[in-house]
Amino acid sequence: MEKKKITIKELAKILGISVSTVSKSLNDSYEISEKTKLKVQKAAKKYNYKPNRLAVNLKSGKTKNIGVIIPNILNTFFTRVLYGIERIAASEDYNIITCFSRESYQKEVANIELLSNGSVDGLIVAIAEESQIKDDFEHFKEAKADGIPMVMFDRVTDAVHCDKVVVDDFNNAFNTTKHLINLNCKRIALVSTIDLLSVGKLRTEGHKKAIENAFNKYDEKLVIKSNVDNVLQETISLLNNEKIDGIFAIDEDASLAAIKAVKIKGYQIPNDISIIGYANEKIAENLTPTLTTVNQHGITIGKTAAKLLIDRLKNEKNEVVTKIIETNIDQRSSTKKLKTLF
Amino acid sequence: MEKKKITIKELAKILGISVSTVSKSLNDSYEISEKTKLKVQKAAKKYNYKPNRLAVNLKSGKTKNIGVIIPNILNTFFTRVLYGIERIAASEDYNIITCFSRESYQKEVANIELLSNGSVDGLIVAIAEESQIKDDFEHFKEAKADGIPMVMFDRVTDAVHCDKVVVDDFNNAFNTTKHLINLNCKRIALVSTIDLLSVGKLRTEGHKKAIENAFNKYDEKLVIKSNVDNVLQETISLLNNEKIDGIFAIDEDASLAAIKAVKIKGYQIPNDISIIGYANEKIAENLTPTLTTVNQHGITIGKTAAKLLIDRLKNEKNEVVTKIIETNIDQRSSTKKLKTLF
DNA sequence: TTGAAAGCGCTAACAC
DNA sequence: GTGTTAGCGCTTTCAA
Repeated sequence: MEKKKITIKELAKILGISVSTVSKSLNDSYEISEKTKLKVQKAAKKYNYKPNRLAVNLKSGKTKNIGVIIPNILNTFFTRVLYGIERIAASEDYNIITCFSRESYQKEVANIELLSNGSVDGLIVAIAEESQIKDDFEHFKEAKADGIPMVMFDRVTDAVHCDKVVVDDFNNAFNTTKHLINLNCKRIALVSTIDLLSVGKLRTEGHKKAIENAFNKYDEKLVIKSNVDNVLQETISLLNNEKIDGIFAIDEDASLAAIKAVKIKGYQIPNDISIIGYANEKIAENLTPTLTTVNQHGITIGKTAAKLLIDRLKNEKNEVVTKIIETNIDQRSSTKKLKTLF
Repeated sequence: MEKKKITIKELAKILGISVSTVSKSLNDSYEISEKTKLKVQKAAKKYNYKPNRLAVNLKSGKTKNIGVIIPNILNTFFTRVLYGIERIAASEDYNIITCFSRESYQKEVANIELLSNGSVDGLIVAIAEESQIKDDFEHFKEAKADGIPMVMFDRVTDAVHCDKVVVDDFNNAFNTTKHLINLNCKRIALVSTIDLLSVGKLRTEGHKKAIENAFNKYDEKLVIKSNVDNVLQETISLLNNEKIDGIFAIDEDASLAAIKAVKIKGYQIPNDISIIGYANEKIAENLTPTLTTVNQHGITIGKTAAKLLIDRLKNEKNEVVTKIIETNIDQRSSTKKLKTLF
């Protein structure tokens, strides 16, 4: 039942020829006669020979593995990115080794440590929340210094000099808020549970600029910087205190909370309040009403990151690039042009 | 900038001592004097030495990697399982190498092929839909024959003799339907988009038995075996033709379609029709009304599978086990006890 | 307490 | 066309 794995050496002994002949035959070398090749390949099949990847890798100095470090696999955005990465990786015969930092600085350091021990040829990373808060990216720099190519996506930092794939969060948020303004919204709230992340800050800034551009003033009272546990309550409070006709929720939890809060207060979406949020399609399409969202194109981000990395693995190019992925607004039923009095 | 990775040999040369002394010092061997150890360890830190994992693995014959093959990472059930696996793996210092079969037989064979080349110490797998349809599991048997420990979860087969982690789909479905019956539902439909999967068949059978037990007859007309693209339309048709007061939707797509169909037909949930479905929490809680679901405990399944595998990796035990994970019904607003005329 | 050398499984330069 | 051998980076036995 438990056939042991057979090695080239054993195969050679069985066939009464040398290891190198076996190796070359298996690799279809031009040096070997067709007859021998055939004999060897037949035997290999018979004994179910498979080259030991570890040995091949050690020899070649390559692993054909890509390390991916993701803050939270339960977040569908990241799973979509992962999906994209895998599509490209698989097509180029790379395996992916996935680690989850669970937003922890410690875990992230450990992950990097582990993967840079020669387990992978390169790294694709989104920075953990805690690392962003601590503003500590030394572990990434070390990995880079060790000569491990790295591409960062979504959660990136200027502190590390490497390829990056990002969304233009500032401008997207700017445009999204402008979209709401064009719908004739006058009092637009922003709801966030990710203000500790760079992307959260950027989106908030973009929103701010759009508001200032349009109305020449920016009311901090309409901006909720909260967390998963409190966001619903805080949004309800806002609705209690202020007249609102538009909400821009800049992450999934904020979006879900915003909808709930508006319903609880008995307002109509989109007749009283238009909402644009962030959420994956399956959720957005099954909410009532369906939610107009900013589509982040996670799969595209993943594919782009993987391409970038594999490209770098293949060619020794030097210029570092930052790719910006375009987003767009997926129009659904939570937004509507308000009648304006003129 | 690009420090090359330093090896034991180089370290030895720098220090003017032998490789073996360096190796032993690094591994804190009792054979080496404290003084030398200290010297070596200091130098190792200075030159940022890290053992080459490939070499260590080749030497030890272990990889400390667990291979995971998942049919579809975009399915939240599987991402939850993956999360559970990673939690345990990380705590035991195992890396996970994740492959996606994307429900394809071909891809699954390739994945197995790849991973059983010595990349991993063991495998955790859920079978691809296509393989289940083809009823072809030879690739798993080969991997087993190669001596690679394997645990299957959720999508399993009797054809392969290995550890398994499953949910008792038959009995759960039986109990779920009974739950609907206890709510006084008399005409209960079943909606499925996974009839090609073993789990789908089991759930359908469990449902059938519950219906037969209660009513002494089973109406095939109330059973929709469809696919993602057509399920909504077929459910609407059913609602057009039959009087229904309960729906058991045995997968996420079916659940979403069932709710939509009922709403489109203008029936009230749960007043006219009670629905129990399968969906992850985030979705279930944000539907209108919130959806009563069968909770599959994906994370627990993942954790259990990982524990089983690591256990087997550590101890050379022989008996194969099948762990059954208990499910439960998460009560939400899509079900309600109907008033009964008596 | 330290070092030389073999060997994990494989490839490839170089001999024959 | 085939074989010998060195070596990838590491651990470990055995000798010094």
